[in-house]
Amino acid sequence: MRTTHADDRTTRARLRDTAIEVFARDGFSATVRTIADAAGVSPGLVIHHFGSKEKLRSECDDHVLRRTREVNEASLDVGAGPQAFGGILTTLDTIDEDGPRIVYLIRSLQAGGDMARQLLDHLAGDAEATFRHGVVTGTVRPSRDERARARYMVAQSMGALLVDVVMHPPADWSDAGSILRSYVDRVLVPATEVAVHGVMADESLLDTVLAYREEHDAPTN
Amino acid sequence: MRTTHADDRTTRARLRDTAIEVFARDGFSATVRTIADAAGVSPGLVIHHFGSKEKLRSECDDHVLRRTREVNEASLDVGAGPQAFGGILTTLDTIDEDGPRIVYLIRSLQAGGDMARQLLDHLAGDAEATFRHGVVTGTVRPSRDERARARYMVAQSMGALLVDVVMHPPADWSDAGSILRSYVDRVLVPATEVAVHGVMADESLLDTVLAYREEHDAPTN
DNA sequence: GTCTATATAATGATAGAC
DNA sequence: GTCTATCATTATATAGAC
Repeated sequence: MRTTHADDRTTRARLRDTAIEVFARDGFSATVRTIADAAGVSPGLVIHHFGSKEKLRSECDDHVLRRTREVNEASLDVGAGPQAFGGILTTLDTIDEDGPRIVYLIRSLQAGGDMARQLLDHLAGDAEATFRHGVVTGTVRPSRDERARARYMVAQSMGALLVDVVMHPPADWSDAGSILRSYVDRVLVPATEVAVHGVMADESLLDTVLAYREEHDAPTN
Repeated sequence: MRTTHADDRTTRARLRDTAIEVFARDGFSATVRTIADAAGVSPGLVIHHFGSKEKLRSECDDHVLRRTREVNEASLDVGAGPQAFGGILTTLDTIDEDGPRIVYLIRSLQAGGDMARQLLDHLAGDAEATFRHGVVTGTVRPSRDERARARYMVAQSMGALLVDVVMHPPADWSDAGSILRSYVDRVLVPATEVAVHGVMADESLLDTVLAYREEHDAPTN
């Protein structure tokens, strides 16, 4: 923000967007050289603009996170049904314009780190709000611990996507639409079944677990 | 297997076990030097035994996978209740003897690759068998697609663990027991709630999704 | 079997010309 | 702003002595 030349910003932004694409395509072990090649510039220029690879990565993180927050905020009003999939169904509509961003998010979740944690916190907050609203409306079952459930559901749905990607490695990491569509195709029915009915027919299991917890550890409340 | 000296095996095994520990503790980017240091030998010796870092990694994979299959097979008879957690509750009993193996598995799942895929296939097969049995017994609800549900449940439960580790990074990756215990502590109640009752109170959601699928794509059956 | 050099390759980062 | 060297570091892997 302290750069003297006004043209800087445009180049920085272009470089940053290219970096996001390459990170999404090749993973975070992608080299500065690869990014520079993809942008049609020299490796030195990339470092010249961002100081280091780490700072470049950090700027990609910030940008992706910021845009994701914007998009999520905009789509929060829309549908309350598909949130069991972490907003994937909503995402599929706009997938073509910012596919790299979505894949970048997947890779961040997989790689861990601070940015992933912030993203998850954000998603968990949204989920909790949505669930609480659903409980009031009557579409969602109440939970003994709304906060814990929301976090668990986010972990479950995001995690299922991560593991699915391991089970079925995308032939082309550049095609976010294809990745998400094939995932939804595989899980839509079982996920809905489980979300609506659960898996266990024996309801006493819940009592068993609650009793187990009561005696092994002090309850969180 | 074509080594001339009989003593080789002991050293190889010791080196391999050390590598598993270091990979578990530091991740797969751990260097040959670190592994050699941990084993109290020179980096050259490690390469001398395994040919390359990649082959060492491969041997660690094979060993961990083989032992995991053995353990799972042995514990399949025991309890049918906790399988929603991917056998974690069963695992917690023997956690002290082979903690590194468990953490190695987590890191493999996170890193992806062939070994993770084999592991997931194996888990999915076990889960499907357990679920089918549960359906007959009456403890598990039937599904429209048992195979897809089993795979989804494995992805969900393993993935939830992966994401939880990102949300709450372990202070000490060497302490598998602590990692798993804190995870179970966080999710036991919400996971059981969801497994028993599901989340959605509105049962019509399932019909909506099934109808959606009917018109957007040919059913898998 | 094991160690001590050392070769080799890749990568992030710097310096200075243009 | 951008490029062309070039450096410094790090890691795997090799070679040969013991």
